[in-house]
Amino acid sequence: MSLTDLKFSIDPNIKTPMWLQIRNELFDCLYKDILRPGQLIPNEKTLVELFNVSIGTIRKAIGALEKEGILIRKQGLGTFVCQHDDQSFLFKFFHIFFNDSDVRHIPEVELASFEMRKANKTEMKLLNIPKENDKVFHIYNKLGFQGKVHSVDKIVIATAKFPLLTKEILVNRHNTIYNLFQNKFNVFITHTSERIKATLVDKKISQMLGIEMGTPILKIERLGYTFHDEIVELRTSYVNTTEVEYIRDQYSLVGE
Amino acid sequence: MSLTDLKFSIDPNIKTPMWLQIRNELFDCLYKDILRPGQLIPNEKTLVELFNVSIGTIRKAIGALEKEGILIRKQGLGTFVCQHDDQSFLFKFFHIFFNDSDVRHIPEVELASFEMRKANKTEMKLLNIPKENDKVFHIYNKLGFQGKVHSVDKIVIATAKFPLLTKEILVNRHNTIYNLFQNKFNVFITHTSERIKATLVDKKISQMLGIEMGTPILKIERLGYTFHDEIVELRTSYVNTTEVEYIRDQYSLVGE
DNA sequence: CAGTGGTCTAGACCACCCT
DNA sequence: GGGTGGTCTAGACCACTGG
Repeated sequence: MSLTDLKFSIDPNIKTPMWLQIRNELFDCLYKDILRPGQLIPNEKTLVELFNVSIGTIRKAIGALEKEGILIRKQGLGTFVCQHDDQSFLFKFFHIFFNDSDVRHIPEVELASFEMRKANKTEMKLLNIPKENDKVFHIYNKLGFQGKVHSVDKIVIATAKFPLLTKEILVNRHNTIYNLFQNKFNVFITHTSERIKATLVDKKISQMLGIEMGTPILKIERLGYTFHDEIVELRTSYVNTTEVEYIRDQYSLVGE
Repeated sequence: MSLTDLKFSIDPNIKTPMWLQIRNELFDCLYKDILRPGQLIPNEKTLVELFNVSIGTIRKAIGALEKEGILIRKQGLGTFVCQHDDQSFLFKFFHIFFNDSDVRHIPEVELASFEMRKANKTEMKLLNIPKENDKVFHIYNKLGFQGKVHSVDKIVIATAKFPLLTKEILVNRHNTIYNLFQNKFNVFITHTSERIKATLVDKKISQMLGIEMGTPILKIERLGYTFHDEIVELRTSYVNTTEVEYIRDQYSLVGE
């Protein structure tokens, strides 16, 4: 099914501006899997005919989706659907830096454990897990650099959303886990929400981090969202901030 | 000095697009204090004559500044320079929420101490302090809600940038401290950068927070920037995350 | 080279806000 | 009603990309 096979009718008489209607139609195509990450969308002239509006209106719609990080325009090439392969996405959701350094590092990731479980109450609720299939994957990753582990991530995802995920698939990926979600399971993480607390490390995590019990660490609880604000990942990160820090730059942008 | 008194010449032949040249000219006016926070800028038609371009080009320039959070358009009213009074700015740089709650609260702020000191080496360097005037203000604030203190902020600013600041001015403000910076000292905080660690609270801060020594807390080191990436504020926040959390939402926006 | 998006124009009409 | 920004049009020309 291709975009150009569809029929769209944009109504100039309703309150919603035509460019927003077009933006929403395109957005829906992404959700309905007619457009996929990385894909080239039809050029502006084609879209003009498809939606029967002027090119300026098309450009405004595409501009909005570009601002949202959903499309990316490349002059001379075309307009593409964004994907987690892109360089800019690599560090979008990774906020750990070395102390007093502006150098980002790609963390070494080691799978510590992988198992299937019955979802608990919180997991059922947050991940909106169906009763017929109430299993979840629990994944523990160790993150570090030059052999030194600085973080442990606990990831919980529904088997319903990630069918046939295996330990091997996880270990053999050659990119971020969000790239795997996107390419193998067609789950695109659009945004995340994190809550950070300071705690004393417990026995289990201290062993994984290789530090003494009772050391202060960051506990970061992340919700990973996909389209329509659906939560698809629960992640808890435990960070030993002896040698790394959690970083955030905040602009007085309307955005964020 | 008003914007309309100036003469601008936009060059259509150079590589930089005209809309970007106009954006930069307007941005410079802000920096040069010809435009001030809250001020109404000339309407689009006037700008068309001032810059001698078509209205679409003006709109593109203003649109860019709006995206950056520098201007705000209000239909039927005009286009204004953003300021820290605006509702959206209130929580832009305040990231503390109650546990498991989406409700933001306006913190109760109590000045704990205010003094002038000689700047140390780090402060000299980061705040780019001149040798002739190497004094800084050290401000300690206690932040809380319903009488319970959850954070202590240590703020360091150069006396050169904030001349004649007194304890009274600080205490009697009726808005955020960034609003005070903007209105009394013409220093507009454009963005901040934060580095977060987990530590055990020391004696001094534990007393201010009213908790036992050795409790794990967040230590957040913030740099406050103004135009041209000039650092004007050093802030260290100590947060007791027993009842509150540090929150961050991250969209796969290009921006942040 | 042909095809793409990027810039720019010179209008028209609409929706909103204040007086 | 008079002024503001918001939407939309129908073009023209430029700059970049790949083959």
